[in-house]
Amino acid sequence: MTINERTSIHLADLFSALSDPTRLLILSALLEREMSVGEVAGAIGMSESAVSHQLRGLRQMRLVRPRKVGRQVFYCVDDDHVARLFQMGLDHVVHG
Amino acid sequence: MTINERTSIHLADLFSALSDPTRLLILSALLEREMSVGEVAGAIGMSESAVSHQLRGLRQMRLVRPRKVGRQVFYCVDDDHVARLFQMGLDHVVHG
DNA sequence: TGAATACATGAGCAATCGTTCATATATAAA
DNA sequence: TTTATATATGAACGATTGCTCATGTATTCA
Repeated sequence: MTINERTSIHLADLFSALSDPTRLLILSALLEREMSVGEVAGAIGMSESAVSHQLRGLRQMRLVRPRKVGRQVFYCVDDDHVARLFQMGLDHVVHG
Repeated sequence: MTINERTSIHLADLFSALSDPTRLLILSALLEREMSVGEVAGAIGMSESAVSHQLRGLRQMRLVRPRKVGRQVFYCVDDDHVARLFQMGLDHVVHG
């Protein structure tokens, strides 16, 4: 169970991806269905720029995957583990 | 699966607790066994002050629980869900 | 009582974060 | 080609974070 410093950093990176309300709202929306950047922005009530910035980070961590169609970019969740972490955290928050 | 703003904030708070290498090292040590503040500091190679500051946050989130014995304070992990989130994240980091 | 030990805490500071605003790029439509 | 649309990105700013250092508090021991 003991972890070394390097592992602690990687683990912190993983949880950091889930440590912001906006990113969680984005992931929540994308767990429902694939969405364009604009759709996500509309769904969660944030500016397209803010969403795009956050999607960039999620993309770089390979938590979401882009699919370009014309001038739109559709994103979907690209990580089952993260989806399960999300759900597990949510269970903890809504129940005991 | 869609969550509201309030839920996203609570969920972010939960994951934020796990989003720092020092806190993860502390939790990792305390998952092994109950330890005093000084023992934790020695185990992870951080100052007692830094550890005490972080333990305060973990304590306020009820993720660890203190037990005072004389002038020492022993801490242990107080949240099964968090222990499972920790393990699940670790699996993700160590394996695929 | 007085000194030492274990921990907690406040102030301060550098670093990081998340947003907005302005602008760039790419594609589609006219 | 020109204009409009969808997204990306850089700069800048305020807010937050995590540490160190100094100090406070509680407990033990002499």
